[in-house]
Amino acid sequence: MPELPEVETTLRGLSPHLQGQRIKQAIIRNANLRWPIPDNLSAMLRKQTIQALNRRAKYLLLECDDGTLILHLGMSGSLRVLPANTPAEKHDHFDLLLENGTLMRLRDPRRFGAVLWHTGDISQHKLFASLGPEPLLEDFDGAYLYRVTRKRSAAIKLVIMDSQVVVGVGNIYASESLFHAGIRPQLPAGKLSLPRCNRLVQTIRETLSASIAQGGSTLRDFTDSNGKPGYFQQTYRVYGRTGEPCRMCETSIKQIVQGQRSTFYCPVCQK
DNA sequence: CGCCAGGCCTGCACGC
DNA sequence: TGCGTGCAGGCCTGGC
Repeated sequence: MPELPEVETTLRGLSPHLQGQRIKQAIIRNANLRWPIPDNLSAMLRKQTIQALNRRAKYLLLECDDGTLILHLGMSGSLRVLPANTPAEKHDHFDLLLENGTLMRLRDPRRFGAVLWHTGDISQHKLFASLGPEPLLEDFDGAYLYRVTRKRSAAIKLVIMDSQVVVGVGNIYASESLFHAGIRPQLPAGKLSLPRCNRLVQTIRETLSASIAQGGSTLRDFTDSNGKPGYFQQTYRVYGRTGEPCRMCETSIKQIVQGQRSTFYCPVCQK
C-alpha cells in the first residue's frame, strides 16, 4: 500500500545510493507488471548515468543521460538497495546493477507496479499529461480547490482522489484528511465553501507531511534486506476502524463504499 | 475454500 | 462535441 509518503520516503532513501552512479546492467526476471517492462529496456539502460532522482505523483523518476526510468510501486511494490550478489527471491522482478557494486531491487508480489522508459519531456508522457498539481506544492491551495470543484456534483472524497484534480491522495489519506477537516466524504464537491476548501487543502498537506516525517525515521533501515524499507505502520483516525469509537467523540466509525472502494468516517465529527 | 484489499487505467452507457 | 458521472472490469497475491 505505498501511498505518496511511502514513495517519497523511498525516493529519499534511494537518492544517496543512486545519484550520479552509472548503470552496469538491468535485469528483468518477470516483465509482467501492470504494463510489460519494455523489451529493449536493458539495452537502453546500459552505461546510462543516473543524473537525478525525482517524484511526480506516485511515480519515481530516475533521470538518465538519454531518458527517464519510470518506476511505480503499485499496491505491493518496494525498492531496496542491496549488495550486488544478493540472491533474488520469489517476487524480485527487476534489478538495477550499478558499476559501484550497488543493487537496486524491485520486489512486487502483486505486480501492479510498473517499470517504463521514456525519452524526452516526461510531462508529455501519456501517464503524466493530465496530472493535477502536487499536493505539497504551492499551486495546490484552497482557491484552486474551490475553483475546480464548483461544477462538480461528485462526492468530495472521489474528487480529491481524482489525479486530474490533485495527485497522490490515495484511499487512506483521503479518508484521514476528510476526518481532520470535519468534512463528510459523501458531500458533493461543489457544495464546499471556500473556507472549507482552505481547510481541506491544509489537512491533506498535514496528513501527508506528517507521514513523510514519520517515514524518515525508518530510513536507517533502508538497505536492510529484512526490513520493509520506508514503510511504516501508523495510527489512523478513521481508516480501517469500522465500528471502533471515534477518537474525538467516541461515536462508532462508519464504513461505506464510494467508487468501489471503502471510505471511513465519523458521522458526528464530519458534516 | 472464497473473498477481499488496493492503484489506477480502460471502456461503457448516459445525460447535459 | 465533449465533458462529467457512475459503473464495471482488469491486473495479482497474501491473508483471513
